[in-house]
Amino acid sequence: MGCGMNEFDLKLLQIFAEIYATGSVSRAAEKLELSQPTLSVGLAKLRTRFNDPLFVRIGGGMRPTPHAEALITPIRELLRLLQHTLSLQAVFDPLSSQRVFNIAMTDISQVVLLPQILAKVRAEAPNVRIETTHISTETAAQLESGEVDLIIGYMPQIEAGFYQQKLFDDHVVCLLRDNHPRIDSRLTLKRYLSEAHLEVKVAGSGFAAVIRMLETEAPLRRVHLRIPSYLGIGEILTSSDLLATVPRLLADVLQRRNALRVLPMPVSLPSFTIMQYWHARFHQNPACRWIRQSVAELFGQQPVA
DNA sequence: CGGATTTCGTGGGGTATATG
DNA sequence: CATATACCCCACGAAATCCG
Repeated sequence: MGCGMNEFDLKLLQIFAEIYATGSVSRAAEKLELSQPTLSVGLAKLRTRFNDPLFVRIGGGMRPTPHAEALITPIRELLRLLQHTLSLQAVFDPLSSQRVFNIAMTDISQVVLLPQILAKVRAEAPNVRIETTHISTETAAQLESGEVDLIIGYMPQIEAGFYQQKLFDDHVVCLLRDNHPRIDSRLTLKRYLSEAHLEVKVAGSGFAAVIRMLETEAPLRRVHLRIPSYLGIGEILTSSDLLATVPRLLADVLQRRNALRVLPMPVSLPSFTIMQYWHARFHQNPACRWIRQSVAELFGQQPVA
């Protein structure tokens, strides 16, 4: 292969931008999901093509040379433009697409929403794949970069610059075992407070705000078990007398599979709205529009039965 | 003779390892 | 410890070869 510019590999531009961003060949490799030597070789090619070392080791990191500094802005422009152009031209065909959609959601949504999303996607787009990630502090940045296509959840703290669409309202209920020794179909505040509670503490969830409100409404609640995930609470509740305060949607699903009872809360708490969020950059992207449309059709407005 | 299949060369990417 | 090099493997495209 010759050295003409007409044979320039676009991937090298990504490598350049990522090394610049991370200041490290190894970390850039991780980000691009390539091996470190691959980036090292890529960097070597860039060096010969541009006739400049581009990055030099200073202390712990790879610092850009003046020439690299001059290149980074136009290269970023190019990548951005390229990505934008390609996404605009792409027509999304569900039947043939092999796209991977990355959706950020809570573990609650994984239990109550994901199965329906998966079923619909499998039916309409057999080769499309779904990956989910947990909502974290990085999720907003991932939404902007395109690593995550969609967030589904309750995130009142999300900043401006993101599109959002309401899906449905939900509220908290009390979940406890069937045949609870002290509670039948009625739950008074006094009873609620006198029982031991299970609390799930999920960082970064908007639902945490509702739980904090509960703390002001029912400050004397005794939390005997605190766990970081909703994953096993069905088992725990059926084998204990603990009370859990959870979204109604989750309660319904768990009740179907376990000997559990759902009771209305003895104090009134605000309902919350499950939304989907996406970034302006992907507002027009046909593939993203399709997945958003699918989610909206499944969960829009109507509470899920 | 033409289309299909095999072979061969090239390049990208990986692992192991040297090197600074 | 992070980057660079050596070496190997695999995928892909083009040329060569094989049949109906």
